[in-house]
Amino acid sequence: MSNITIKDIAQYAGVSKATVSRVLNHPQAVDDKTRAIVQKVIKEKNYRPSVTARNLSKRKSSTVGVILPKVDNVFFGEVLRGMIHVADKNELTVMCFNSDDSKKKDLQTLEIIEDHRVRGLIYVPAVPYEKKEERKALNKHLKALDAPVVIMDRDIGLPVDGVFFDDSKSMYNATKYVIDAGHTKIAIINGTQERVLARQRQEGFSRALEEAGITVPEEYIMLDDYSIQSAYRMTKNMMKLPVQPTVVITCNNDTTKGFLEAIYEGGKSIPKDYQNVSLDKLEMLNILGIPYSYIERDAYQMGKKAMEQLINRIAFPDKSYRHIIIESPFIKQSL
DNA sequence: TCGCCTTGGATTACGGCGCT
DNA sequence: AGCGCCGTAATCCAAGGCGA
Repeated sequence: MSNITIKDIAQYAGVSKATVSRVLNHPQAVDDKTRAIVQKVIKEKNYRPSVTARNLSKRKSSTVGVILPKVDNVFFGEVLRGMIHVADKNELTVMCFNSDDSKKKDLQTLEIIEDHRVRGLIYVPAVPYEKKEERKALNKHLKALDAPVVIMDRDIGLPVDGVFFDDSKSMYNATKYVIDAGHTKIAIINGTQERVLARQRQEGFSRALEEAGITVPEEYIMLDDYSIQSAYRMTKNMMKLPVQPTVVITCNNDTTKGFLEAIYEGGKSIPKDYQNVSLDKLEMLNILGIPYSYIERDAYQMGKKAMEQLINRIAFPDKSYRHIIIESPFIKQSL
């Protein structure tokens, strides 16, 4: 089943390849009659130009690379959907990779992407990229792409475009809501502090407490790797404390799940025994009608914005880089 | 083993033709 | 001479074939 090429169409229509190409790309430059014939043949033969050949000829690729840390996380699923929506409209193809949040895989993936000569890259860095040499190596890889890069979700301080949520602010707001509702025994499950996002979230949390003159016991601050398992384990420990918190703030989908698993296993529930404030909506809780409050991050929007920013950068490579900050509202269901 | 075609499919600069 | 229309040929890059 050999593919139909522009040459075939030219032959059938009795014109040259150039004319077929013009019908496709500059129709006004072709006589009405000729154009009609060519278009008819194109339709009959169901011809579509080869993207590879077009890329070769135009010296530019039409694929953009995307590296996500965890594609099985619904948050990044939504992000990807937003990206593809915008890419489709701009005749770009998304080539998506999963890094499993590993720096090693990150760098390997960047090489593969380089081999593919992509037009641009949207990149969610694995965490954490704190060491200077690591960031240097990373930057070298990004430069080697010779294509614009948009960093997403995690600001690791590189001078490139980026799209982020205002995690510090939204966590501050959420904590303030909790305090205003009269709570003082507030616990948090967050990531370890070498992670940029975890730091920002912790900062917002602490600031709100400080402003209200509230101090919480050290044991209420539970920091680990954002996984279900660690959240589960830390919650189990928390439940042994003599004085229990009234609110637990969980800083991502998985920590919310781990937290819920632990308390339900212990015969406790929300919102009866603990209130829960979650960063990100957990669809299942809404479906089950279990009241919790959450910071609603619009992941779809983030994906869209990142792709738009990349396309913009492709069009205007020389403008100075820009960071887009997306605000995320607090949805109050209990407290 | 080394350089030198050729191949794949599309785009486009350039120039030729016929006509006013 | 200038314009509209169209064809020729060069070009993009990587990989494979070929002769030296």
